[in-house]
Amino acid sequence: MLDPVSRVRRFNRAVTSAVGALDTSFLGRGRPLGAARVLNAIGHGRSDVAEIRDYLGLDSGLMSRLLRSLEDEGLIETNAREDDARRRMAKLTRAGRREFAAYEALSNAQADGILAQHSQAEALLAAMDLIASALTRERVTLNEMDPQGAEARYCLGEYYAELGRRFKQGFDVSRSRDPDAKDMRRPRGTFIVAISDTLPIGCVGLKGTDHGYAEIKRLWVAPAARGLRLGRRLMDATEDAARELGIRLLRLDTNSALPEAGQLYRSTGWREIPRFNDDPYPDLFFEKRL
Amino acid sequence: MLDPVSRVRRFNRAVTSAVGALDTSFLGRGRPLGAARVLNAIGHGRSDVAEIRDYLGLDSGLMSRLLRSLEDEGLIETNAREDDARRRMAKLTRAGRREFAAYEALSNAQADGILAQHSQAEALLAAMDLIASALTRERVTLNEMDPQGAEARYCLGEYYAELGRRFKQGFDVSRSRDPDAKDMRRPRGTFIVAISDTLPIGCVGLKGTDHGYAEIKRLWVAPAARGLRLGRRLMDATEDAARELGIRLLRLDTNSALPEAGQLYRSTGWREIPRFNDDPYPDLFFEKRL
DNA sequence: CATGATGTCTGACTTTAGTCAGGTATCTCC
DNA sequence: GGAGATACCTGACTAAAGTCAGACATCATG
Repeated sequence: MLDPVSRVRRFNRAVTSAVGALDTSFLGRGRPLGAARVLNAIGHGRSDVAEIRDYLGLDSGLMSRLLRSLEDEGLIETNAREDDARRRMAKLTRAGRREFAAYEALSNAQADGILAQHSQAEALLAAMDLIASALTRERVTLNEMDPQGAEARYCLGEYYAELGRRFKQGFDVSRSRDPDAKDMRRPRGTFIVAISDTLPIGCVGLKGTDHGYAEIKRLWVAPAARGLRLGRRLMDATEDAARELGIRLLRLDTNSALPEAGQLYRSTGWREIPRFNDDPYPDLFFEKRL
Repeated sequence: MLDPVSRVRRFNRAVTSAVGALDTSFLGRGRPLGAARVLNAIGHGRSDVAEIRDYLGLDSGLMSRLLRSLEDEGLIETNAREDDARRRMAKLTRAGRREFAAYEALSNAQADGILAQHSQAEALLAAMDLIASALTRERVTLNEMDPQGAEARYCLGEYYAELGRRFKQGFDVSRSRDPDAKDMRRPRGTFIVAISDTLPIGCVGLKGTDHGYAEIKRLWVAPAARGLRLGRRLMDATEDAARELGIRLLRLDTNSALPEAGQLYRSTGWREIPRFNDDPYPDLFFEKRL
């Protein structure tokens, strides 16, 4: 009852029945699950028929029939794609949007129901984030994104909050050398966000300078995604981007209150060097030649 | 992407596909899922046909046919029950045990696969325990059990470990007034373990004394089960048991390093009283008249 | 513009899951 | 020992999901 595998299997049993309950509530709308799934895929923004078929793992004959049944119900309409008349696009009609909203309400109610039972919802959510990240690990994508976009701003907010918790003296961005967003856009640098199924779970910035090197800044991995070696993936991607931009020398600063970061740098070919800036927060400085 | 409901739904998507993958691997053994589920229920020790049917939510006709198909495969045999020849018992044949072991191996491999990907398996397991407890909350059973049985000993071990972490000076059972197991068995007292689908997640002892009162001891709730108001359920059950045993006065001691416990007692009718023993660990003492 | 590849659709089929109405043997209780 | 309840089984049925082959229009390419 206590070995790791039994604990995972207990977890499996628990979530299987919770997931089954959602399916049952979907059936309550009087439509087979297959059709409901297609409708929801379209509602969530997928419109290319082949893509939906692929996403849901359906045979093309079955897919075609499900689309027809949704069309007969007046919930969707399909059109040939303009650039390739063999392919079809599906979109919701007004009635379809209403029906999709009803499914969304069921999903939201189920999610709410789980949270409402629990007096420590934040702990429950953190556990769910952790598991979702672990299970979709291979589907985490690293994307170059605007350092001032919504995803980047979210990551940076979490990053600063965590520094505030971990530094004895707290952390105030305005006292740190806040890199100009321009320095983290191509061609001077870049900003990479790790996304797991819509949720940003990590980031890193590559900041161009005029001193013959570029700096790695703002490396952050969400607590829920720790243990997945995402930090290393982010660093690898940044180094690749730097090489691509013709950068030959990288530097970074960090703090000994973040031991896991220091360990990562040391184990991936970074060399400790003397202080190279006057930022008040860092006390460790590294360099790596590409 | 960041509101609680979206996070729950991201979690749902992640586990749905993981669960689906396990079903698919089960299908790889060339048997429909319905039959596989019945075989596994029997392998896990369920033998009464009506009980299995109930557990899996199957129609009696369907159940009968699934049993027949497993029998035709030579994996199970069924017999009338000795005390009631209408009812049937199913058990695995030698070939059935082999086949069951193969399914177990698939389940274990899936569980292992999830754990192996993660460099911080203990954090992942804790998150799974938390979620499994939250989802099966209404199925947590409170059972009077032997205070020296495996489940009780597990709970007490976790309890002592936690006190060790939370008391500044640590915790050494031998220095505390360790209640005699006899005092926590009927008719002098009792010991209650909360079980969630095989996993013990909380306990409490009622210890009889010869001083005109009984004591509540060893109230513990697993970290994974906090937020479910299990502490209160355990206390209610203990008070019920005490009343049943004719006990009119309850006392307990606790420590201000466990604020959530003190809060629970205060909010459920306990009154703070002066020290009534010389145990070195507690610094708070309560009493409740039933 | 002919050829082969691609994307979708249709018809014919199978498997799985599930429902429902009896039927039979057995049990409980008067 | 008979009446009614209970547990399981069987036959007949339906719905849903999925498979497969071939048809058809459209596209890319030489």
